[in-house]
Parts: sequence; C-alpha cells; structure tokens
Amino acid sequence: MKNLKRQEAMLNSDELLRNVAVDNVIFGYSDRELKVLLQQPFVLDKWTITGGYIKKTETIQEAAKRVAFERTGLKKLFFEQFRSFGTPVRNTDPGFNAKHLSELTGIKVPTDLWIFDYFVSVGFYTLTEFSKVKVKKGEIETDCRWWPVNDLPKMMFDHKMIVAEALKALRLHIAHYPIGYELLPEKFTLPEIHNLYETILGRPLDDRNFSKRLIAAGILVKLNEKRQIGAHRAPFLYKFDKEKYDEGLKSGVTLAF
Amino acid sequence: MKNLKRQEAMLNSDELLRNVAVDNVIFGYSDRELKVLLQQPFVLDKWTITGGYIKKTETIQEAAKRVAFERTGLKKLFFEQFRSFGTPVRNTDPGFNAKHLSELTGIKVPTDLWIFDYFVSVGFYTLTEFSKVKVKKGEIETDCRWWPVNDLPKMMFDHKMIVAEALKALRLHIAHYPIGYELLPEKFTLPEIHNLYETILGRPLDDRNFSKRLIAAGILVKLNEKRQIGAHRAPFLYKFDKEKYDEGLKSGVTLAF
DNA sequence: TAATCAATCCGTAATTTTTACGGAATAAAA
DNA sequence: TTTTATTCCGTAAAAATTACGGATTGATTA
Repeated sequence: MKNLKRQEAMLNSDELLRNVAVDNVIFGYSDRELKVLLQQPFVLDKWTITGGYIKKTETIQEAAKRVAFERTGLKKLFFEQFRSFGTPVRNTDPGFNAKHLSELTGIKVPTDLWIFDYFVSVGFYTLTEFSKVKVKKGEIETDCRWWPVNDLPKMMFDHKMIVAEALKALRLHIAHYPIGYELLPEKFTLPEIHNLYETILGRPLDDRNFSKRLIAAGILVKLNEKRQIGAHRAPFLYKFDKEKYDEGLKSGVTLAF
Repeated sequence: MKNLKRQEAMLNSDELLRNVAVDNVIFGYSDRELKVLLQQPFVLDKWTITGGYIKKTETIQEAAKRVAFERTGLKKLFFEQFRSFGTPVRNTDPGFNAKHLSELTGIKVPTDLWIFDYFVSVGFYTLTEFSKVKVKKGEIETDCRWWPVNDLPKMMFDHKMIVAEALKALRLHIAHYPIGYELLPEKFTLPEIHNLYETILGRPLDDRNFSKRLIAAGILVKLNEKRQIGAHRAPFLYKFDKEKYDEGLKSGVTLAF
C-alpha cells in the first residue's frame, strides 16, 4: 500500500519530535448542533480527532494549526490550547499493533515501530465556521466527517475523553473568547446564537434575557433582512459588531450566562 | 565531577521520554508574600523552576508529582496542569551549550547531546503549605530556595514566562479550587487569607466584604484562639470546614472576588 | 380566505448579588 | 495613660440576575 509507505517514510524522518504530538479538536456548528470533525484511519473501525506529529522547526501552535489546515483548508483559524494528555497507555488500543497492521497492509511492521510509543499529546481546540470548511481526508484515512458532539462514534485511544475535555474548556472559555463569533456564519439569527450557547453550556438559557444581554452589550447589529425557515415566522438576521465584541472581551466584559 | 556523570548516565538511559518533559511551579505563601520555589543549576547564574524528564512508565501527572516531591519532601500535593510550552527555541539560553558545559565540568559534552534538543514542557503548578516544605536541592544544583513571585531573579529559558502563566492560571482557578486551603496552614487569621487572595489576584479586596463572603459560605470555622502578632490587636484564628469547602466548590459555589 | 400552528420577539418587576463605606474595639508599646 | 497599628463589624445603595406571559408573524391547512 503506497500511502502507508509514504507515511512510513515521513514518520521515519528525523524531522519530527518523538514522544510528543498535538491533537486538535475541530468544532463546527450547523443544523442546531455542535459538531466535531473526525476521521477514520483505515486500520480500524474507529474514529480519531485530528492530530499530528510536531516538526522540529515549528512550535506546538504551528503544528496544531497545520494539522487543522490540512483537514479544513482554512488558513485563518481560531484555536486555543486547553490541556495535555500523557499516560503510558493512552495511545494503545486493541487492534492498533504491529501484527494487526501487518495483516491489514501486507507490509512488515516492526513491533517496536515508534508510532506505538508512549506519546504525550498537547490538546487544542479549533473553532470553524461550518460552511467554510472544505473537509479533506488524509492519505491514510478512509473517511473524514462531522459528528454531533453529543452522539460520537466509537473512538480510538482516549480521544473521546479529549473531546469531552475540549468541550469543558469551551464552556470555561465561552465568557472570555469570541466563541460565538468564530462558530457562526457572518449573518445569523437570534435563535441560532441562542441555541449555540445552550448547546455549549448544556443547559437552557432564557431567550429574553439572553438576547437582552447581547444587545445591551452592543455587540450585535440587527440587519434589515430575514431568513426564510420553512413554515414559520421569519427571524431577523444579525451580525456581530466585531470591534465592540473584541473591545468588550478585552476590557473584561464577560459573556457568562 | 561525579554528580554530572551520574546525571549523564541517567539521562542517557532509555527510560525517559524524548522531546517532552514536565515543569512544576511550586507555590508557597509566607510572610505575606506568594513565593515560588526555584533552584539554581550549577551551570549558570540563573534560576529555574522545578522540572524533570518523564519516565516511560509514568503518567505526566506522576512525573510532575515526583519532581515536586524531590524538592519539597511532600507526598500529598495539590497540583494542577495549566498549559504546555513548545517552541524550537524555548529551551535555549546563551551559556547553555556544549562548549560552556565542557569548560565548566571538564567533561567532554557532545554538541548534539539530547538535553539540548527541542523540548515541549507540560506545565503544572503545585500548592504547598510553606512550613511543611523541607527544601531539598538536587544533585546538580548549587542552591534551592523560595523567591517572592513579584521579585524573581534572573531565570533560565522561558521559565519566567511559565511562572507568569502559572500565576494567571491560579487567578482563573481561584474560584474553583481550594487554593486557600492548600496554601495556608491549618490555622490562620482573616487578615492572612485576605492578604493571600489580594496577592494572588493582584488587586485590593474590601476586607469587610471579603470576610463576609467566606463566613456566609460557611467554610470558615472561628476558633477560640488568637495569634500574638507583635504590637497590635491579636487576631482570631480560623480554620477551614473542609467538608463544606469541598462540597461548596463541587456544587459550584464560586469564591470569585 | 379564515383558522391553525409553530416559531419569533419583546418589557417590566422581583430578587439576589455586589459594592461602598466609617467607626468602635483591642493589645502592645511608648 | 496615651499613642499607635491593627482587627473587626453592619447597613444602605447600586448593579446584575432572574423570572415570567402574551402579542406578532407567516406559512400551512381546513
């Protein structure tokens, strides 16, 4: 299998750090659901978050950005480090071993190939505007697609836990980072942003108080357009007043709910 | 120099992870000051936070705990991961190179010795009860002692930044973790805990409102003792009601000020 | 074309939380 | 006994948060 060979050649190079890598949980929001971009490596019937090795010439941030770019095609990304994961067993999985890989690929895989080593993973999350993402799977993957954060498939290693931790971080950060701005399209409705916040926080927020606060903060601009949504009253569209938003977040105006 | 040889032997062993290590910022509080435990490696006239390599058999948490234990003698430690640091140049320093080390030690140090490699550092902070710490310097260090967090000496690598980031994390965590409990001795006075919070937050807190809130939360127990403090009115001693404290923090009672 | 349905959208009052602030009490030292 | 530095307490005003119901809209259905 050619892909694996190329991958192997890359992996064997001296250009990468050993025992440490990055994982980047890529979030998107569409269809009233918070979603995570996952891929399925061909070796197993399980899914993984987006990760990669770190080049000796780049920072961990650059590595996180690079791997997210490779999946989404987006250069400008909002991403934050949240925490690192490291245990001797975190990246072991029944099925992820030399024997199984050899059988699957027909290539002789040494038992002590360094990809089986103990890897510390530095975790990031990335916020993307769903519609702008051009999903692109990697060479050694069979599939790559969005999954609802509340309905994840079987996942490899400790990746389910990493997603859970990323979500926790998102909840903590929601008051201090422009999370709504990053996840929503340029124009959106009040019910949309309302639902987004409810989804992230995992609890209901009173709609009147919610919009009241956003509008009081002056970070929303009401547009003279409506969105047609099937059989019901058409909601108005809004956009962010980016300057006021940034300014507000910097000067400590929290959007905690 | 025997110590270096032993160290070198250890370093060369296959038991450690490459390109990744832990750093643990050890905080203590005494004399109305928040302090950090630093050590001075013999190679340079600069100070470092407490760090170490990770064994292949341990988690990153265990590594962080181990290195903190080696300096403080304390087994039970409250510590939290806060963030990781990784750039190709973060652990370079004029003076930290093979030539200089060779001169200093008389031992031939290869230019490409792996300790000069790019290391990602996973940052933790530890909270200690000052009086319980038995400061113990490492074999290859000339000194180890407490420094006021607001008056740090010249520090190696990016360690000053790491301390600053640890302090930032402490500020964020102060509402959700038992920081006062961990840093103060069993019995303490209201002015002491008040000053601790002011120090960590870096801003004045109204004393009446401060004690009001702690007492309202029911996490303080007033004792029938006073502490003699020189020439003035003797303050009452308090201790934490640990159960209520834990319970309160878990159930979301924040101690934000 | 009228009635129905599902969703949007708005404002005020009650409650809770946070902030502001001054002066009496204490204990050792002078 | 006076001075000095520190502890310690309570109330009132302001701000923020929470609670809550009903009118509007626009497509769909009867």
